[in-house]
Amino acid sequence: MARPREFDPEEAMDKAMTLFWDVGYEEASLSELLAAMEITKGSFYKAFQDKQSIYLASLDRYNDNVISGTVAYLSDAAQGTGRDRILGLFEKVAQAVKADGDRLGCFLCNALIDKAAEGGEAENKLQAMVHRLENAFFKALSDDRPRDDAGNRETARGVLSAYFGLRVLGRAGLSTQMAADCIRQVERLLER
Amino acid sequence: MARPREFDPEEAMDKAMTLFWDVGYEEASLSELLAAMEITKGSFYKAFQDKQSIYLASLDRYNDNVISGTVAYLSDAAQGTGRDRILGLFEKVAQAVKADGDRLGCFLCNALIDKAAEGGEAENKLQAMVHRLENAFFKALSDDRPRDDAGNRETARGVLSAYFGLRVLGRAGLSTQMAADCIRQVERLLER
DNA sequence: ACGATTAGGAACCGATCGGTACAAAACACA
DNA sequence: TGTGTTTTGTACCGATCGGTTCCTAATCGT
Repeated sequence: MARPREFDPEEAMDKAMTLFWDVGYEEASLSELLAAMEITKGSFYKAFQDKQSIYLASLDRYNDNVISGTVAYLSDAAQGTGRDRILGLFEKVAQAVKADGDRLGCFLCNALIDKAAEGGEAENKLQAMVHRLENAFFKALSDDRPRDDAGNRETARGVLSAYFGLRVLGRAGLSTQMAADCIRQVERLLER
Repeated sequence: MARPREFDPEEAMDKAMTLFWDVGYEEASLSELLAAMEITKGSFYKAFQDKQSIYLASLDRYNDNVISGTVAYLSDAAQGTGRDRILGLFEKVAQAVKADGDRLGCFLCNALIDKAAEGGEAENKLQAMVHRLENAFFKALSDDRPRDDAGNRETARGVLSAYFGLRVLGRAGLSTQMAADCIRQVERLLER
């Protein structure tokens, strides 16, 4: 061993992820990245390969931390019925939109729109995350109504698109009332 | 008068709009813009002020052409009931996603995610477009059920978020089946 | 105490960014 | 056929882009 690094790579990655999350790939310049991560170029290129690969790593990190958390919440029976959990998630999203002045939204949703993803490795990662979310909704629905696979799959997809829709509207700065209305409509999807 | 211009400003604007639509503000470099518009720098800066203002003009153009078309379709009684028109719109979106290899999606939706919009004039334009869409859904619903303003407003917002959700999933490259499932869920929102 | 080894930081790289200046080219009008 | 006016293309601008080089600073094992 020799000189130890002066920064926490995990922390730095988190800062990088948040910046990509906030402004997307292109808009996050290397200098902004360095400022956010509080390291200099030397350390950056030593610890991470380049901008592209730290972006991919950020996607993985989001998958491992945020998406996994959401999936866990959706399948946590302690949170109530499947319906309760799904509505709870939407409630949390609405809260986040209301509280979060910066309107981060959902990294997955943002990255899907961000053209930087297209074609390469990123696209596969994103599609995998979309499927994880869809399946999490599906399983939550199946907990309540175990025998209706076809119906639950359909509903899961409807809920998924409502989820992304709410995220988009969040970036538009939707009102509390509008968020509440959107959630009421999700409730109707869960009815029957 | 003197030397006439050799390009059609309307056509050039259309090309610019399509590029912004496709890749967003930052990712559309000036040289890509010039290539797409098939003009050179001199003409560009003479005819349009700068990159920022042609972007704003692109948003206006999208509003005037595409959004207006959508709004007109949603309020065209010749297309059937309000329900028919809304489902028809979703059907068209699904078709576009299936056909369109480039997966343009919806400029409004993309721009909402694109951080370039934030804070300035663009944000107002985007919010105005969101409201136009919401109101168009609302009116279509009101044609079928004239007395339920509160319910229609709520449903309109749910449909709006489903619309954006479908657009996001479109960028993710959703399957025909998935699009069909999403639309079936919109049908359920329109029920009752 | 002393190499070996690694991190940190600054100088530097060519390329490209958005934007300007200006001269040559192409028209209208006289 | 000038002459004035506008468009067009090109050369150029400083700034910044992502990335590399390389020297110095710091800490290890011995």
